[in-house]
Amino acid sequence: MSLPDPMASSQVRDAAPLFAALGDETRLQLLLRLSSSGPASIARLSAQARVSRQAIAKHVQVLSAAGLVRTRRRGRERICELEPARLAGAHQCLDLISTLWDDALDRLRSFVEDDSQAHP
Amino acid sequence: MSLPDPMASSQVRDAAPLFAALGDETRLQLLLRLSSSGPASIARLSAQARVSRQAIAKHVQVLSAAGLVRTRRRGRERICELEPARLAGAHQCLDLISTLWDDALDRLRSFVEDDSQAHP
DNA sequence: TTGATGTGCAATTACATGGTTGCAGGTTAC
DNA sequence: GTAACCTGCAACCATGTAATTGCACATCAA
Repeated sequence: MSLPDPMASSQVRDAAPLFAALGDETRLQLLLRLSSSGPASIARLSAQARVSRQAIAKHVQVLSAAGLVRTRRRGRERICELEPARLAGAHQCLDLISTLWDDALDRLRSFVEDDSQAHP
Repeated sequence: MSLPDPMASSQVRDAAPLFAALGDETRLQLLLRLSSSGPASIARLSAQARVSRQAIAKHVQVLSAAGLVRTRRRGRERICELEPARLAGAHQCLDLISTLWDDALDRLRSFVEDDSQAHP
């Protein structure tokens, strides 16, 4: 039995923190909000959230650290917006996982077939 | 400014725990392992891992709770394998997010264009 | 200038998470 | 039966995380 492909392994290492950043409902809601309504300040984002402004600010920091959003100061506000470059990268990671699993299904299927032929 | 689409909102609520389960390198490695080499017991999985057997067992439990893997007893062993049904669901969630972000990019682009026309 | 607004920092709390060890119990092989 | 093996449970520890509150500082608008 072989170890996992080191290529896929390194891609997976990169993907883990990204998924971790996505693995929170509040953060997903923030991304949804930024997707549907465009850039917004921390205050604006927290106005419609159930948690405090500071909680939102922390979540934005997490998303920013994951490279999913970009922030910039505009006067006294901090404007948050989706990071296009990272979006492409995220998309790529998601596709990788999807493909991986599709392949897994195929292999599983043929494995079962081979197995049933090997042990009739 | 409108609140996020409640339909997408509920899908996002479902997706969060899934991403959370994916947001750990060890668990991604496990999925990779199960994808490339098919079903395996806890002991077999932990033999190639850097952490203890119990750690692996816990990770398997998390993946199982997220519906990503299925486990069954075979004698004294517990066999883990990918859960095909959930794979399809996961794929769907991933596509949703991808599409969402692509749309967001488009909207962002047209928003910028509209904005530059509105304020010449 | 003054007040309202928006943000940042620090401390705190509560809880989840990843990891460990030790031990008991079920299962297989000899 | 006995020994080796696989798993499950429980306790425990360290760390990380989500969220809060309070306060200080910057900025805009009147």
